Amino acid sequence: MKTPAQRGRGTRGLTRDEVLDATLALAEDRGLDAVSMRAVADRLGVTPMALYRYVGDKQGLLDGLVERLLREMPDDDPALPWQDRLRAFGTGIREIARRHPDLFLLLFMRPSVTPEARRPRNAVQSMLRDAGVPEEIVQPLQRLLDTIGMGLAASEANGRFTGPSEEIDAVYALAEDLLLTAIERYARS
Amino acid sequence: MKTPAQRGRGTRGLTRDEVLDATLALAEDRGLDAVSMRAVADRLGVTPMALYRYVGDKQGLLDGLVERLLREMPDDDPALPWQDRLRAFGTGIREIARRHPDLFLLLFMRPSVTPEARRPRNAVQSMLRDAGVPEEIVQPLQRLLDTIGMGLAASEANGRFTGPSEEIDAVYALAEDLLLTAIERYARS
DNA sequence: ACCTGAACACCGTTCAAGT
DNA sequence: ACCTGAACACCGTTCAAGT
Repeated sequence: MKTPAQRGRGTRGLTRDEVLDATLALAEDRGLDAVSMRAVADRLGVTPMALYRYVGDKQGLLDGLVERLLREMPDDDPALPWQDRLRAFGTGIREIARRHPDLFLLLFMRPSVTPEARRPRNAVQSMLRDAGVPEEIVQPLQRLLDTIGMGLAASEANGRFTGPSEEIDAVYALAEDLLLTAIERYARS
Repeated sequence: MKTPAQRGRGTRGLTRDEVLDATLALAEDRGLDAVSMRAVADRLGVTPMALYRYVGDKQGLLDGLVERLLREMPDDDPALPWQDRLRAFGTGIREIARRHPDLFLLLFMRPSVTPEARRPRNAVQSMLRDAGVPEEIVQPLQRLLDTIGMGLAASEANGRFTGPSEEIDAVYALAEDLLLTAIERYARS
């Protein structure tokens, strides 16, 4: 099936953003397994080797996808009560998982140590401090919170949570209850 | 590099277990990326197509690996206090992640709906019931507990948790505290 | 029933070359 | 600086054939 191939993109200046846009689009309508250097290059009307300048290699391409996913996290609003900010964090991560079910699993495959990964992490730490959590447990609690949020979203995305969606909502509600209670308890002490 | 190839395995009867043993061994000393139908077949001195009878396809091979991982979970001992059983569950899952850092990530890629996956799930539900948790929240709490255990172990395995191991221990300790407290609270009500 | 052999349609990446 | 073309060493899987 040799596609018509959208040739002649006029300007030959490719950008990293264009490459990642094409990758995301490809992943969205043909699945993560269909993401290959060659397929992405095809979509851009370019040779596979042209991508290497912008993403390094295949792993770099996937890391770029993770970066994009994290960028979809809503901004933290420090003016709100910390309880609302915590809930916004949860629904934000859940919506990303629902938008990109199989891409989301990449978040567990790579450390995601990019600067973009620091934004949600800092947001969580800031809301914990505002809640009054003592400094020595801010980091472990933030890590636990991140893990729970990502873990629940990933479980929903990969189909580990079967059954009606109310049953899945119940797990999120339980997590929220657990975390709010624990934070209040640590803040008091 | 054409290896000598261990030919003549005498009996030509291959088994699913042998296939998975070879896969696990390959993954262990050359990484998950090195796991291919062809490489596994080579290790068994057999043609790639011979594997299809036992594992279906590549995805089936990986699902078999997940099954093997879950089988490493220690048996639940219903005679112990539920708090100890909960801790055993946590350390069990953590040890698997440390033994097979990159294999562990497979647990988030596939639903793992095999019968072997039901064993740890049932163990957790049984300890929650013994703790006195009301029936309607046994399932959501079990799911949350599984997710936290697997999420923490995966985070450690993929390098998302950096820093000294005491910092990682602190996250596990916090999770344990949260869960024990919550279970007691739900059991009372 | 169980395994082989050849073939098909793909991969990621290197390297040298073009402009 | 940015991109191409050809080549290398791989993939998973189908299909027909062997025993």
